[in-house]
Amino acid sequence: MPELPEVETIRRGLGGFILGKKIIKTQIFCEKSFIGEPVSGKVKELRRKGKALIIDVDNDWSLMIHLRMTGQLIWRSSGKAEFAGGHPSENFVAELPNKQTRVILGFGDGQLYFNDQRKFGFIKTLKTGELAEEKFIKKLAQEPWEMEAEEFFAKLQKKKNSAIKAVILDQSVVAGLGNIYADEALFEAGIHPLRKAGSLSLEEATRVLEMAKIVMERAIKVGGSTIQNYVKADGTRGNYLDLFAKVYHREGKPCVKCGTEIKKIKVAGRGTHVCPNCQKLEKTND
DNA sequence: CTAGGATCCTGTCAGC
DNA sequence: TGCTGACAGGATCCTA
Repeated sequence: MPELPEVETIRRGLGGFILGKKIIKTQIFCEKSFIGEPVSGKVKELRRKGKALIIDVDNDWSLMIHLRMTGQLIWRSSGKAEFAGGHPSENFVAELPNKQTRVILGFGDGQLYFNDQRKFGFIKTLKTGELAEEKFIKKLAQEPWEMEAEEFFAKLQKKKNSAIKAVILDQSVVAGLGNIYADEALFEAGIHPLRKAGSLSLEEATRVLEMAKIVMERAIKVGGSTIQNYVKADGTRGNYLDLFAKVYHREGKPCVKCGTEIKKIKVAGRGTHVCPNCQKLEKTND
């Protein structure tokens, strides 16, 4: 689940709790969730590269965390969860640790829980200097904010026969988009997800890139699927998607722009939401 | 090289 | 109730 906005929200939120504090203990409950040797040291910086969160420790080691589909990070202190982000589920408020807890990083005054239902996510330790060569980081493209429209357009030509949605999900084309924001960006840009990447004009490609920025900025502003939901007194998670999603998970509901029923289709093996009127596959005469 | 599908894993939900 | 298959906010590997 967690896409760029969720990871950014975690980066900003978690910093207040762990910056300057020392990791003193690592408990691993699932071998495949932790790659490399445990590290100890003081947290120097929290960074983000695409959907990867990076924790730099003061002895030149770093922890790279990728939440993939179902990862969550929860900071707990004095027996109470104070911050949670990542995959939104009822586990935000469950007992800790629970059966989905894969790793616990112990600090002097609290613990950072890495929960992950499907075990696709991981924490990986490596020397800070080797991060740039790490496989995932190395192939990562720039984020929409850093990329010129011409460069994006050129990349679309290289994958001209693929569906535009599949292409913008490719982290080596543009970093940060996942299934939700890809659908939202294409809707805002008025581009059908099945359009061949090579069929987009420069103007259309520019619009997609621009909307990717706007959609993710909007999500960061409402805090992704994180603490706001978690701290609600009744313990429910709320539906943060309602705050900004216009097509995602809205199949059968009216389009917010034209009232046409939102359809759900399959593109590149992923559930995809589209307004058949605002996002036309075939060109029509205006 | 590209494009598409299978795959990693656990859990939930719809339909019988 | 119990079973089955489909599906899930990601990315990589394998095949053609």
